[in-house]
Amino acid sequence: MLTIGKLGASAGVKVPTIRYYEQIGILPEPDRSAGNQRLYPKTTLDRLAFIRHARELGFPLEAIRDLLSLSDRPDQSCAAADAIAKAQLLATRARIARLRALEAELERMIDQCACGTISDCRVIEVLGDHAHCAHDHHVAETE
Amino acid sequence: MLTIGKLGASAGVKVPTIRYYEQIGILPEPDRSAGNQRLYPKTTLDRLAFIRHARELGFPLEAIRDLLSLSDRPDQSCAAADAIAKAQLLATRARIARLRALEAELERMIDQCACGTISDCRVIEVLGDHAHCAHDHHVAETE
DNA sequence: CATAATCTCTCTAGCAGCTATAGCTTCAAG
DNA sequence: CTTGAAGCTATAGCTGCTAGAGAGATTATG
Repeated sequence: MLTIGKLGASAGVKVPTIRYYEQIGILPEPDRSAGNQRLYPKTTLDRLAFIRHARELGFPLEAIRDLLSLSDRPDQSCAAADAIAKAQLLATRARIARLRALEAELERMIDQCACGTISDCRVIEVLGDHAHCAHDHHVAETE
Repeated sequence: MLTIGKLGASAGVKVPTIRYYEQIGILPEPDRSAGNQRLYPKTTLDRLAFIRHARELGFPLEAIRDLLSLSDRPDQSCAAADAIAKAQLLATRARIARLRALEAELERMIDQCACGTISDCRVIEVLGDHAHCAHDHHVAETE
């Protein structure tokens, strides 16, 4: 059995994050010690590692929740898991495309700046007038 | 003079967002009508368009706050504005690099999936064990 | 002029995915 | 037996908004 600290250290997840995952129901409530401290079986380490890994790959927690419930039923078809992964891939690609447009615009803006005074600064000017832009970039990228 | 609705429609910014910007101090508090409604001069439209455009380019509001205070002092050097833009460019590139690694990993994961049952699903398996991964991707991408 | 439809007002709470703080208890090492 | 680390709960904060409630203001139509 593992304390929450050991579990976190083993999985590379911070302690408050583990409690948060429990709170939102993607980690089960573990048994407690006599002194009310959480004690985890080894299997929780696998589950937490899974979550962490999926988070690193950018899966939202809701998708991870679905993937976890799929992985609990090993005899079912994996088409659903595949669909979730494919959706994540598409979302990732969309974000890349968007960021590349931003990158191009920022490069253009910076290249044009002669670095004089603010009054003839291209950075400020371009920001102030969308008409200076080469591309459309109308949907804000979520940071 | 513009009401908040007209201002928002002209700048392409939603009304609550304008009030939010006022609250955090990047838009000035405007005069009010006899009935306590906000009335904006045309100049606020420029400022709001500037903000919106910078947001579209992914600048965080704190950076925009700095850019705005720079643009209020047109005789100063634009080096500071340039630095902010360059930092934004670097941040954008870092995010792209990170997302491309994720994209590659997701592609690999999906390609390997034979789409049978969960028990031999590569998607689930790879997520469960980081050792299956080709690359490191240890820092979670902010969504 | 009355009424209805549309703005606008303030205030509060919620989203994701944690992180931080405060004030307390429990545990392991020396 | 004491000290310090680690654990507990509960609450608030982060970014950048968005949604809702319930009230008042303004504008358009009859």
